Amino acid sequence: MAAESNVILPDGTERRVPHGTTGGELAALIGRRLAGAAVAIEVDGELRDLGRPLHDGAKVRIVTADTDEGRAVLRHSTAHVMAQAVTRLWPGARFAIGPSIADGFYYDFELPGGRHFSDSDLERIDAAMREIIGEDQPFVRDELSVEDGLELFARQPYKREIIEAVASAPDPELAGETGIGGVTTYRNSEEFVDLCRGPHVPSTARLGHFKLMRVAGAYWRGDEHRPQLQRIYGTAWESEKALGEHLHRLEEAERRDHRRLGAELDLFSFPNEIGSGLAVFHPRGGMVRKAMEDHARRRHEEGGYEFVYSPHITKAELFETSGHLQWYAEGMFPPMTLDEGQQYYLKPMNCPFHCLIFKSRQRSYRELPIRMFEFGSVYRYELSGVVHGLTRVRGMTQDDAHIYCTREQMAEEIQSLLTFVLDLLRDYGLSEFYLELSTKPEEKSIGTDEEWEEATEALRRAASTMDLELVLDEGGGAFYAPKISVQAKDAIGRSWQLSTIQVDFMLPQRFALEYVGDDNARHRPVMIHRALFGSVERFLGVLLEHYAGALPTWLSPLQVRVLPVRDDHAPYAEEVRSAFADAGVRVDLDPAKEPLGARIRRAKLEKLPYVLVVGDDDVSARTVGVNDRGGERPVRGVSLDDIVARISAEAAGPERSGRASRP
RNA sequence: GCCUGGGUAGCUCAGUCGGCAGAGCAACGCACUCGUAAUGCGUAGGUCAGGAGUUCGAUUCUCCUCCCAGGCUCCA
Repeated sequence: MAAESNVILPDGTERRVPHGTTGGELAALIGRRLAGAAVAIEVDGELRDLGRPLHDGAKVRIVTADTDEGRAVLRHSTAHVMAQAVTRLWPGARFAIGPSIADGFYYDFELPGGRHFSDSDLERIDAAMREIIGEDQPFVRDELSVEDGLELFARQPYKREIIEAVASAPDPELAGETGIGGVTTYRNSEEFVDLCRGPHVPSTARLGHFKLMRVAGAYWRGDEHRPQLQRIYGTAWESEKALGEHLHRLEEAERRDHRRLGAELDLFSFPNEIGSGLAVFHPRGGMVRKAMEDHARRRHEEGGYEFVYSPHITKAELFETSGHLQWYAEGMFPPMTLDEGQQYYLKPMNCPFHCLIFKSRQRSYRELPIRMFEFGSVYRYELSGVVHGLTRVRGMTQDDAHIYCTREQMAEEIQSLLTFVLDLLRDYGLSEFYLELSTKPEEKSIGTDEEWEEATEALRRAASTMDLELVLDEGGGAFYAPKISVQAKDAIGRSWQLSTIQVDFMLPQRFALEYVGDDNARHRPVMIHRALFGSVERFLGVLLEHYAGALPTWLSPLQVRVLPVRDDHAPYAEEVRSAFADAGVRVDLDPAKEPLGARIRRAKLEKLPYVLVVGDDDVSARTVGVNDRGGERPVRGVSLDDIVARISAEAAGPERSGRASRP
């Protein structure tokens, strides 16, 4: 047995260490600071505890707490401490799973006697956790056989289920909880041992920068037919500073919450009298919508779309034909029965209507592709627990279009559509995107595998030419079609699913759509579904959060406010106001009833793009003092003509697109 | 739909161990006429989400319903 081993460091250099040296000891040999920051070690590509000895020839990398991997270890270990705290406070509690997640961790519990956590329990759990951390308990790893594991967790049915599930069919999601091929456990003390693959920090003393966030219900293994467990979410970081920064980011997100901004800026509301998930748009919100819709209409006109309209209700038969009643009846408002038993439904989708427009007369290949666009209002019965501001509603307006084309045209259509989508989203100031390809769902689907394969391939090929990251969403498609969705990142790095593009062979079949080809035979068209905003309401919500309410000038409900310094400046202020109004700018005037500072403050809170102050100097020189939203200090003495020209250009919105308009 | 928490003036929130309901901002009125983020004074504003129960008495305690938030499930 050699007295020394070789380990290979990430930069390729080898280091001789005494045989049996552990990861933690290696870190200490390299440097004190590294040893202090280390939480785990990667050995030959696998994360391990610092306490495990290194073998000869091991390729190693010390994992420090301030990396994503390191934080995951901290969080997972903190979840164990939370579980231990819960056993202290509720002996006999059962444990399910407790993984690290983005920004934190959670652990699912079942308390004895069907008891539930309340918010105030979080404080007690927090206190018990800090005690355990203060006790400097080691995380001691052990490997057991499946039989011994089942024995050890005899009183933990969820743990036994995990062990049995992984033993029979390795499930990557659960394997993280137990290890593959056997059972690994971590013991902190006689009081607490948990099933876990690891790795963990060497001791609980290594933890402490955490905060328990909230209590929630969560179904065991995500299945609403299984027991509902009590989940506690927490966040944990490598330092008090990092924790503080995270909490600050949460506050920032709250400040940008579109529901708060919607009320503060008087854009929209959700009156209880109307019902959950049903918004009304106030004049200012209505103006923003109008600006969005006008712009979208212009772009679609340039893009060769034709405008169609369809009613909000229809006989049941239409959705029987489309298949929606079969698949989504639960998500639709219940029918109203009229005219001797005829059932009518509020529409959850626009596509069947567009199919009927296609079918209204015989179609020739010469007409294709036909691109029908509609701002279609749809109604979906969302469960009461899921409605959320403008992003998840029961009534919304889709910027919906359906393209009917030949199979040969399909690839090029998708390709140009993707360009069209991204150009449009860029008009709204979004610039970071990735694409997601959702494939055939395992359970709910219609059509043959060949058709699904062809449609999916067409989407995949188009997506791969876009020079954007493409993520696979296995089984995430709709029952009738695969889809590409465009995900956009907002100003604080959150991703939103916006546009979707679906290639659909099924609905043309169900509606028996046909066109006459150049061979004088009848053919079935392909249908492409697409919505770019998703819904106008939701997209407005996303934009509000992206811009923190400070919408670009062209989208702002009010673009300019004129403030006379004193009453006797009012005539000139009115002249300034009407100069902007004549130039098509949305402008108002706040008279000198209050001190200037108060009026400036109010305009700032309303997030107006431009506040123009006019006083003695301006009246004589025909100038204004310009206070723009981004600027630190006002600019005095700007010529009226110049500022009207500048702001009206900005207010007109994105340039007309350079793309050739299509027939 | 399920779990946890919540609903007091238009908004943000105090408060009531069961005994006439409070503040700031906003609104309205009067005065102030002012050069870049809050002028002063005054007035009005509430079925304490709704209903039932316990009680001499309920905004407060109990139950039910509605709504909201955060999760879970769902999301064509």
